[in-house]
Amino acid sequence: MSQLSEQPTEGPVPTSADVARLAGVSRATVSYVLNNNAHVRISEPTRRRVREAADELGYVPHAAARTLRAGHSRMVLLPTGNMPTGPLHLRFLHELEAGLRHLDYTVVQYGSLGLGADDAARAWAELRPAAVIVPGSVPLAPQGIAVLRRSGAKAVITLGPQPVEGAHALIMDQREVGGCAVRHLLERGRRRIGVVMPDDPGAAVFAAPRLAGARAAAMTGGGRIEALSLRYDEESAATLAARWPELGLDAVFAYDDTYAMLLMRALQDVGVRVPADAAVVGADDSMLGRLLRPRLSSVRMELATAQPLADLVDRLVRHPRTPPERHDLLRARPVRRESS
Amino acid sequence: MSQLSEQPTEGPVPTSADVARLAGVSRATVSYVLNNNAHVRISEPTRRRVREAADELGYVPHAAARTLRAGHSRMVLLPTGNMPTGPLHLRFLHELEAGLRHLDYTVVQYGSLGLGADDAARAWAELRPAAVIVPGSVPLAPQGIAVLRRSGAKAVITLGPQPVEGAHALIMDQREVGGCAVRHLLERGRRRIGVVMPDDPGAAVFAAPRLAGARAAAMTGGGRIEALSLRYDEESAATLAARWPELGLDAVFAYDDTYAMLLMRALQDVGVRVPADAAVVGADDSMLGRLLRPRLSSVRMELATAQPLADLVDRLVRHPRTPPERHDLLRARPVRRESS
DNA sequence: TTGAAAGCGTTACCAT
DNA sequence: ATGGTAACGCTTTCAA
Repeated sequence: MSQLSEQPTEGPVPTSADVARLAGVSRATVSYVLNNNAHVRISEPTRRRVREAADELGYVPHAAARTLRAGHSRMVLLPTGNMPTGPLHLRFLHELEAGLRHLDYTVVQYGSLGLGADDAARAWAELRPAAVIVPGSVPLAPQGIAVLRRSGAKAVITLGPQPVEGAHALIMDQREVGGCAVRHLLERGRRRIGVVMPDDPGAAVFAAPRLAGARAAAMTGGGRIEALSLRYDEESAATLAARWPELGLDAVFAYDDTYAMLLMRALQDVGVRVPADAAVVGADDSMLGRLLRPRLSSVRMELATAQPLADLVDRLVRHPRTPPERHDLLRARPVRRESS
Repeated sequence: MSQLSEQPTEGPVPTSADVARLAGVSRATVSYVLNNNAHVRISEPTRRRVREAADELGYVPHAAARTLRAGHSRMVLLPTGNMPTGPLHLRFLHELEAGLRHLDYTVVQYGSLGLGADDAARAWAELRPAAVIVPGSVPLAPQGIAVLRRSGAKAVITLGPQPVEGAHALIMDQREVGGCAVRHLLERGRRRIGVVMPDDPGAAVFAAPRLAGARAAAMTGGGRIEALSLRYDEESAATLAARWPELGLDAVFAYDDTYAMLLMRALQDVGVRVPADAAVVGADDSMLGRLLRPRLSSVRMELATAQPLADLVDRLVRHPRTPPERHDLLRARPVRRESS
């Protein structure tokens, strides 16, 4: 219990000099003690006095000053835009954060929605992060990478469906998802396969590669792919469902489980039978799918564990000249239920 | 186009001194030009030379150095733990970020999952933020508030269901949600009302106040409330559904739409009719509810627009001694469909 | 074992 | 109109 807790109001912020004064030692000694500097031996009583003084004043070191002096920070910057918000990605993010924190990095997310690629890169660079991990949903031009590197970032890493020239890449290859869904449908004997393309700029980053993967799989397996634009509302779904007979399709990969639910309901409402007239496959393998009737077939995605990636980031920070690496994080496999 | 773009590799980070040297002026002049300092008149040719030099070097100012010099940062820190991930909260967050950015703050999220209240506050304080906005899902003790204030934070603001002593509070009063649902059910003639309590630590922050609000509404309106623990899986839902007859309830507020879907499916699977035997109300008014059969009644939540809150934060930063304020952000209103 | 001092990048004050 | 200089808080080398 500090007796100073009654004056948490205005006042100068305590510095290491204040701690030194109170403990009756020099600032250097304070630094040695508080950082457990192994290269110097400080007597136990002194250490105690310093720690007590720091406690009493509520001293907290000033990260900016430390960074300035050290010439580099230990901040890992994670720009965020329209991140996927599913539990899979969320858990991955938390794991990555925890892993990096464990390696003594300060992980910080920077909301970059609405910033252009150049402004954003500049804003990130001002913070002089040791590393930047840029999700695919956030614009990043090669020029941005250059700005970051010139500002001292030891590693620039992209995280998303596609790599960006000049940066390391943690790849979540969404083509796998589309490919997986289509191969599954081909196996089930379907040939004329629709692929839902959400009419939503946030989903576009994922939708395009999923479609590409679907196309590739169809090419190999002898199917035909038709892209189907769909907004996330009942009206749009009803319109699409009404067109179903004339489309001449026998299956649809619905982008994800939520779009699948939307579309399946609309299909059923106009009398299209699932899966008899239309096999439906979603993606995410969410609880949702298990609760629908018929139960929704889906594509289950698995992300690599994040700890090795935290180690990877650390390695790249310590060896900044490592040539760009690619790491595949995403695995997809079909989960058949009743809708296909 | 800078011709230096071919060497984005290692090398010293350009400083304002480098810009000054290249432009043939002093560091002070560089600072004046780049910050558009109005208190000093610089000739147009000089300005151009400085800007060109900065461009050519890819100079980006060093936020830490600026902070150190200024004695305060313009960083707003937003610790994150288990935030709600719904579109409502997400949009609110993005709006708040954009609003603060517009006021020239640097908004940064700090993943604090797994940190204790004290460690977390300390970690935040090291960054010397101008303001900290702490969601209810992140632990914050009064002691943490003191640490932050002593480290120079001009404003400590909580954002969540309940206020914390000594901090400003942006309140999303979840009691309103439970109350709204129960009042709706009472109006529909139901009296014995179950309230789903998710068996999930992440949801606990919201579940408890929703239950409290439900209880209060029942007290006023002459109903009986029964808390029903439920895990987010089919087994748990089936167990609860099997017990339904013996519970003697005629309605249930299911915490949110996803739990409502889970429970409704389980009830229907054991032959409990919705809404005849059990009225069901969710919350969030998501697309989900419109797609279920019967269509799910829900509680629609509306959050205040974030721009005024950005202004509020700015005001608190500029007047740090303002006594703690409370602001209510959440409004709830029932959306009746077919399940109640 | 401890202290004095320099220097990180920036800006504001005071000269010129 | 522009330049020199000191200071912000911290760490580290060198000296005592």
